[in-house]
Amino acid sequence: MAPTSETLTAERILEATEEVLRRHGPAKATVVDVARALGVSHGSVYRHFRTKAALREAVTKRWLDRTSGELSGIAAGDGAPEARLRDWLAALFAAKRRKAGGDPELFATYTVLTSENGAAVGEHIADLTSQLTRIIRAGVETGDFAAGDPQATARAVFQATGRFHDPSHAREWEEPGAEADFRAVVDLLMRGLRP
Amino acid sequence: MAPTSETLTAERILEATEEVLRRHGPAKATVVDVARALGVSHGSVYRHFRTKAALREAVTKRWLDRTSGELSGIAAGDGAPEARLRDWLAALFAAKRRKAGGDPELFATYTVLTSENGAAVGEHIADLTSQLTRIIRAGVETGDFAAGDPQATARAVFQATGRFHDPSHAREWEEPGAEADFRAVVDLLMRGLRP
DNA sequence: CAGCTGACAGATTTCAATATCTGTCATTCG
DNA sequence: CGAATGACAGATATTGAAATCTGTCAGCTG
Repeated sequence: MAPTSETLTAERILEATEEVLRRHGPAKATVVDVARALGVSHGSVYRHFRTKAALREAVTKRWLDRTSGELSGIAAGDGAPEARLRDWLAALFAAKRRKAGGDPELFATYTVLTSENGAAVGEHIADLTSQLTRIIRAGVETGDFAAGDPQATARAVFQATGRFHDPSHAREWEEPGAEADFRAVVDLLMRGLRP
Repeated sequence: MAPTSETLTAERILEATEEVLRRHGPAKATVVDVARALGVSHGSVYRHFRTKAALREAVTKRWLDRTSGELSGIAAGDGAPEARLRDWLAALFAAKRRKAGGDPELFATYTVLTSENGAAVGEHIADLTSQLTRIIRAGVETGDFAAGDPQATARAVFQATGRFHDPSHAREWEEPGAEADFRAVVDLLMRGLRP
């Protein structure tokens, strides 16, 4: 909050924007607020981001990237593909659920941001799907999975588990049977992947 | 629209309400509009429905019941369970897609109504899931499917295909690869169901 | 007298005036 | 001279007063 007198960088603006979004929510967070938090005029912010939309998009990308970063470790692991796939899906569900349940207001804020920003979300989904493809391809190589087209299969697995990672279903993640439902879907998919 | 002088029945009120919703949309459709369409005072409407919310719920139920009625024929059929399941899922996807694509405004109206009305939607989903259970149970009996708990499996199949029937994904139903995505998910699930 | 009406209170929505915000750019500052 | 400022025009959001709506009910009507 202290108007540090370091040089103004895109990075610092993004941090301030996240803070402003956290405090004011997506509807009331303004560029003027961000500039005020940094102790500069709002004109300076426009030197680093052409529009408010671009600023919000950059914040959204950062947030999505943090999530996919958490999972890439599992995808790159070297355990049995079947276990790796289960772990990856469970980690994805757990991460989303933690974010949604832990700070519902912030999660709602980012839900608004992602819905503003189809492109960034598309890239994020492409990233996650490619992590999944990597796991499935590994399984095909070891003979644990049968999949004619690993990429299409990864897409199908991602879509079939959508209820457990798509933010539009966040309400349902805290319902009693959620965990059991998740396991049932994953079990069915794992059976479908076996040769 | 003609203020028919038949006796005022719940049925006629529901029809008029659907018409008013179709014309004005969910935000601007008022009980006064419905009464005007029927040529009665709004007080008369309240004789048949305790509140505006109850009236909207009844309209929602009717709409949902029409959809599940379309599918019950397939679920009750006597063909091979595997084909029946594919047909049922395809019919569900086709029906939803037809409704969403054919009259987007009306679909948006009903999307608002369903989101207002968790209970009615819950019953509708329970109905659809029980149709699915029936098909899966038949498959278990003929040996076409392996499912320890047909009801839980039906739930899993329904949830895994959510992207292709849940209204919150309606936007995606008209995208290029939608049909292929649907087939990929269904294929994977069918493989998972085999003994 | 069963069903309908319309006036009413309180809640909600609309609308237009006012304030704030976004994005630009000529000017200032270091 | 490059980075930052702040005044400005047009767009968007806020506000509060006026209009409309919801739900009730005493009384009217056939």
